[in-house]
Amino acid sequence: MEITRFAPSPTGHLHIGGGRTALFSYLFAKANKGKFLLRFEDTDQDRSKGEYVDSILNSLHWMQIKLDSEPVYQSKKIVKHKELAIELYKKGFAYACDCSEETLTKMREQQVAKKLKPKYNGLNRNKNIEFAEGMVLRFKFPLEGESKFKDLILGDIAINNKEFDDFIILRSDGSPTYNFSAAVDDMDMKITTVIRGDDHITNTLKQINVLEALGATIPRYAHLPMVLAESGKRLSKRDGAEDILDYKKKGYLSDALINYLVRLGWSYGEEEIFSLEKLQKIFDLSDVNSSPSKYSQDLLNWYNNKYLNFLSAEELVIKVKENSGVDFREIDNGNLAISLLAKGANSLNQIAEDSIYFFEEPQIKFDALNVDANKKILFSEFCKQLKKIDFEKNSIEKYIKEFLQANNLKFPELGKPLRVILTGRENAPSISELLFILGKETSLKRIEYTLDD
RNA sequence: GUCCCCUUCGUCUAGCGGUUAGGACACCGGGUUUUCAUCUCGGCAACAGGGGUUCGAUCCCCCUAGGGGACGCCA
Repeated sequence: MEITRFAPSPTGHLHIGGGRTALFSYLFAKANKGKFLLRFEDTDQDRSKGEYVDSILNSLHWMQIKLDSEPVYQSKKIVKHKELAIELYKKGFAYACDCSEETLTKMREQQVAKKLKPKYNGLNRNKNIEFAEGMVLRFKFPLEGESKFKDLILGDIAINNKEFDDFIILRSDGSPTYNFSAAVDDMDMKITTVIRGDDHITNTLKQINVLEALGATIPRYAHLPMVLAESGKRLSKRDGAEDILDYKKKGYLSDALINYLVRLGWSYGEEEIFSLEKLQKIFDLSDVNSSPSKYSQDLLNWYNNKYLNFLSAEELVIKVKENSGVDFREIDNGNLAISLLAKGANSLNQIAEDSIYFFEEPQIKFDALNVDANKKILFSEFCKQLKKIDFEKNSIEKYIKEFLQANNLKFPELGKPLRVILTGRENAPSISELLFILGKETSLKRIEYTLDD
């Protein structure tokens, strides 16, 4: 059975890139009827925070990503990992090193000056220093040959072992380092496929060597190409990509975000719309693109608009209320109003923002209309006749049409000012729809307010 | 600097040796009872460059260029 995992470090909120990684990992597990696990890599005592653990959990929950067992906290396994590191040392896969920070810094500076890749030069590798508290343990990385693996997305990847150094697996304070702990935990959790960003490729090679020293089976690996900001640079808030929960706050639907995110790198023929349910059946790593992609706010908005319109009026009412407090149940024809607004909206928030004129009188005076004063009589006439008609959609449309003809007017001459009178703004849904939803009484009230001196 | 990954319309992508290189977003234009709305129809627009391999390269190989990433007692 496939077992995947998402392994964030709780040093910040779940970012859109991390969300995508989690999603891909989750979908791969589900499509293979496997399990998806979560592991917090919280061994950095200074930077890891409980609030971020909660925030990440909330983000995953909102994204409808369910865990198949309780999250694993790496910090709780520090002692065990330390023991294992010492075991590797005893078996000769690691050695003790007492180089000071100054020594290491100087070493690096010299290497950089010589335009070499900065790395530990193996000074203590063959000194057989006996390990004592306060020393670090370094992994004896193979000196010759190359390390390689077959990536599920990128294909064969091989790097000469000379490119690696004897990285530290146990710090001088006795705590294990990332590359060691991650490898051990993947082994312990029986992870079959590791899915993560391609910035981990070199880590993968290190971890594979650790796993081999440990005598563990090597999982398969899939490295996802990065998501870049719209600018093409590394993703950052500045470029519009934010934390997952910010999208929730701004009124994005998780289904829309999921659909958008999954299409960042993954595709399925020419289909664009996928339900989570379907993704859980058809997702496959072989359909993941090997090149990096850029975040696109436009595309996300398009998806959100789509999903907004997949919802029923009742569902929209509930979601808008939850999200911004605006309650369409308070107004007449609330369901019609919210559906109308959803047609052109990119978010729940936008629906709420655009809805003001359904809740409050725009109170537009004729002078503010920027229309010839002599047109006023025309509006009076329009208003007078409007009173008499049956307030049904068809009859409203018919009446407007006839009124325009009778007075030899073009639609904008009546429509533009009328839209402002009715809504207080120039961009709003169609006039007849508005009149109908607002109702005869309210519509007339607004027009009369405008005409009244 | 060294090493690794990547390169099809502006963007997300389809393509897996022979296609008028397809779709979607964005954009532009037309239509709709003439909104910077909706809906609808249509249009613009790409194989980074150079070498090979091959009867034939978007597709396979190499080089160059460009972009991204990794080089911590962070994860």
